[in-house]
Amino acid sequence: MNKQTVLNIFWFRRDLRVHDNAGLYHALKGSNPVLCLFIFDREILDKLEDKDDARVTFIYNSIEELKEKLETHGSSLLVKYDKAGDAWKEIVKEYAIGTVYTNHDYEPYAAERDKSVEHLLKKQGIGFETFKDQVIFEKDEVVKDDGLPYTVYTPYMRKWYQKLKPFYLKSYPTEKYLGNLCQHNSPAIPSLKSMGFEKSDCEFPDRNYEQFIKDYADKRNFPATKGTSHIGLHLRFGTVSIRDLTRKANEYYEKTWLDELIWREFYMMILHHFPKTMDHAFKPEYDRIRWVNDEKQFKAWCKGQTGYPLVDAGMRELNTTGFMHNRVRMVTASFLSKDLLIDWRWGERYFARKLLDYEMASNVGGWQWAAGSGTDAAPYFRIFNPDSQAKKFDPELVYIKKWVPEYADFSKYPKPIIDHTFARERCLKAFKEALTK
DNA sequence: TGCATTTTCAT
DNA sequence: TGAAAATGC
Repeated sequence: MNKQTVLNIFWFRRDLRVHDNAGLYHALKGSNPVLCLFIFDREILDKLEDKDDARVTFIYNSIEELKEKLETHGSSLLVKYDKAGDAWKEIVKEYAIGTVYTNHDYEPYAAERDKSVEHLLKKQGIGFETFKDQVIFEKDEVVKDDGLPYTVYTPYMRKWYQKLKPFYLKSYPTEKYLGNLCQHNSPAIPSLKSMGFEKSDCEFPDRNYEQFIKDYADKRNFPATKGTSHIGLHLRFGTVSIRDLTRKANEYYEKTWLDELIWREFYMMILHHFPKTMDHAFKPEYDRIRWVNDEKQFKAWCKGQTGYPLVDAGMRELNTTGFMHNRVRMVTASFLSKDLLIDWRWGERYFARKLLDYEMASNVGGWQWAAGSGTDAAPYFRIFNPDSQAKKFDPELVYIKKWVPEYADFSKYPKPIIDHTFARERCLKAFKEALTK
C-alpha cells in the first residue's frame, strides 16, 4: 500500500460482522477509503489460562470469515498480533491515516485501552471516532429524571421501554457502501499456533434464534429442554446484531426475552458507572463478610463433585460445553457463596475462564445478585435449597442424569460435601454478623 | 427468581 | 387434617 494514500481505518473488536455495524457504517460514509483491522490483543490473550480456550477459536473463525467477506469486495482485513498499544505504534508508521473508527467497548480494561490509543493517535493528528453498537441504550441514555444512573432494575427497565422507538432498532445499511473499502492485499492471519493456542474442537451454537425467542417464556426455567438460544456467545463477539435481535423479540412481543436483553444493558450501565464493582461489593458492607474459602470445597465445586446433583450437573455442563443454563447458574452461584461461604469473586473468575458467553458486566452482576451484595440483590436470607430447586425445575431428572449419570446408582454418587440445613444457618449467621456491625 | 415455620380457614 | 396464606430470617 502506497504510504501517500490517506486511509480511514475501521477497528473491529467485539463486533465481528459487516452487517449492521455502526462504526463500520460511519467509516464507509467517510471521505477516505477504508482499511479494516483486527488486533489479537496480547494484553487479553496472555492472561487466558487454557491453551485450547474455545473463545479464541471462535474469534479466529469469525476473523477468517470476515476476511473472506471483505476479499469478495476487493479489500481485505489487516490482522495484528500484539499488545493493542504496540500494534497501533506500528500501524501509524505503516499507513497514512485520516481517521480511525471503532465501536464503544465498555469494560474497564477496554475503556483504558481506548483512552490511551486515542491519545496516541491524537498526537499524530489522527482522528478517533467511536460509536454505540453493541447495545440499544448505553451508559447515560437511560437515567433517572435527575440525571443520575439507576441502581435498581425495575425502574430502569420501565424507562428503557419508554425510550424505545423504532429508530433505535434500525439496521445500519453497511452493504450499500462496501465499495468504499480500500483495495488491499493483507498478509495472512497469524496462525493460532503462533499465538500459543490450539484449535478447540468445541461446537459453536448457530445464529438462528427466532424459534428460541418465541418459546423462551415457557421453557427458560427448565434446564433439560432446549429452551435457551445460546445467543450470548454471538452477542459477546458481535456476530449477531443487537438491533436485529431486539427488533425480532419486539415483533414477537416476547417481553420475557427482551427483559433479559435489558438486564444485559442494565449491568453494562452499572459496570460503566461503578467500575469498582468488578471486584468489590456494590453494597460495601458486604465486603465485610468473613468467607470460609475452603480450597478443597472450591475444587469440588469446580469439578462438579459437591454431592448436590443439580449443582454438579451445572458445573459439568459448564466444564464440558462452556455453557450453563441460567437457572442453574443461579443455583451453583448461591451454593458457592452461601452454602460454602466461598467469596463470590472466586466463582466469578471461574465462570470467566469457562463461559463462552462470558461478559464481565453480566457475570459480575449475576454473582453479586446471588451473593446478595449487588443491585436488586436477593436479600441475604434468600438461600436456594439445591434439592428443592432440582425438584422444581428438573423433576424428571433429565438434566441431572445427562450430566451426572452416576446419580442413577445411589452407591456411586458421593455424599454432599456440606449439609444444607447446617450451611443455611451458618450463612445467615455470617451475613448477619457482617451486616449489623 | 427462597425457605421453613406458623397461622388461618374450609371441610 | 391439610391446603393456602402469612410471617420472619
